[in-house]
Amino acid sequence: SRSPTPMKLRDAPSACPSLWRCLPCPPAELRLDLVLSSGQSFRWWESSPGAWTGVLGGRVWTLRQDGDRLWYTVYGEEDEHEEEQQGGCPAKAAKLDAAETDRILRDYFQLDVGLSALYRAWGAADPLFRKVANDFPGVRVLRQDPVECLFSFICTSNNHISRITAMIERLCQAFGRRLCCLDSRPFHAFPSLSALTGADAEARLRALGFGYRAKFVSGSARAIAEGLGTEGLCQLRTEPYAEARRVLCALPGVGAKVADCVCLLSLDKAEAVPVDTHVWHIAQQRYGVALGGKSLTPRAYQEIGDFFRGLWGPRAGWAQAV
DNA sequence: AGTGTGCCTGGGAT
DNA sequence: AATCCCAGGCACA
Ligand SMILES: [Mg+2]
Ligand SMILES: [Mg+2]
Repeated sequence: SRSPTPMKLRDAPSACPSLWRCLPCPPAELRLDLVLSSGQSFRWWESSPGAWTGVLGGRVWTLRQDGDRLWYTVYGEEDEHEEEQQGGCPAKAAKLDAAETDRILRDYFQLDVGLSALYRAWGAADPLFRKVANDFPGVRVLRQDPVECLFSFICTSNNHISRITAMIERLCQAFGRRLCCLDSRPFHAFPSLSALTGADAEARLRALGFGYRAKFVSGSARAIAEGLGTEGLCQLRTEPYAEARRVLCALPGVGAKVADCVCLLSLDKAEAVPVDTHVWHIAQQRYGVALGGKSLTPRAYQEIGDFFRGLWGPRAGWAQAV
C-alpha cells in the first residue's frame, strides 16, 4: 500500500522542528558545503541553498549547517514490506532511533577526528598549506561505504565530473533499491554488489552510457563476489594500507589512483594520497618536487605520495583533500 | 620493469 | 556547423 500523500523535501528545521535533530559542529571542524561538493562523494545534491540531500546508510537525509550546529532530517522509506533484499545482508530497516542516526552521521563525517589541531600541524609544517587553509576551512575526509566508493571511483578515470555524477545517478536508478520519492523525485540506494553481478550487467551499463567502464564495473563486481565478498572488502579497513591497495589494484578498472581514493575515502587509510594530473603538476610547480619525465609514471606516483607523507605526516591524505 | 598508446562519452573550445 | 580536444586513469603491448 503506497503512502497517500507524497513526501516533500525538507528545507530547514524551522518549518517542522520535530523532524530535525542536530549535532554540535563548528565550521572549523566541518564545512558542509565544501565537503559535499568536493568530489569525494557524488551523491549529495544542494536541494535548496544550504540544504544538502542525499543517501547515506540506506536512508535519504537532508543536512544543513547553521553556525555551530549540523542539522539533519531522515526521510521515511516507502513500501518497506514489499522490498526483497537480494544480497546477503538482510538490512531489515527498522525505524532508526535518534541515537543511531546521530552515530551514522558522526561516523560518516568522522567527527571524532579533531580537524583544527590537524590544520595547525599541517600549517606549521607547510607554508603553502597555510595559504590554502585560510580559504578552505573545515574540509575533512568522509568515511564512505566501500562498495559505493569503489564503484564510484572506477567511473572517474579519464572522465569529467559532470558525466561521472550523471553516470552514478543512472547506476543507482537502474540497479539500486528505490528508497522514497521527494517532490516526485525518486531516490535510490547505491546498488549492492550482487545487483551488479548479473549476466546482463555489462550490457545494461553500456546502455546507460558507461562506455568501456561497463566492463570494469561488472568485472570488479564479479571478482569481489567470487573472492573476498562485500564483507572481505569492508575487512580491508583493518588491513594495512599496502595490503588494501594491493587487493584493490588487482581489480579491473582499478589502478594506483582509484585504489588510493578508495583507501582514503572508505577504508580508513588516512595516509593514502591519490595523485592525479593536477596534484602531479602542483607537486612539481609549487613544491618543487624534482621528477623527470613528462608523464605520471608509477615511480613518480610513488615519489609524490612519499613526498606529501613526509611533509604532512600520517594523515597526508586528509591534508591533500584541503 | 619501465614507457607509449588507444579508449566510451559528451561538454566546451575552435 | 562540424570537428577537435580532453578529462579525477587504466589496461594492454
Ligand atoms: Mg588523462
Ligand atoms: Mg587493476
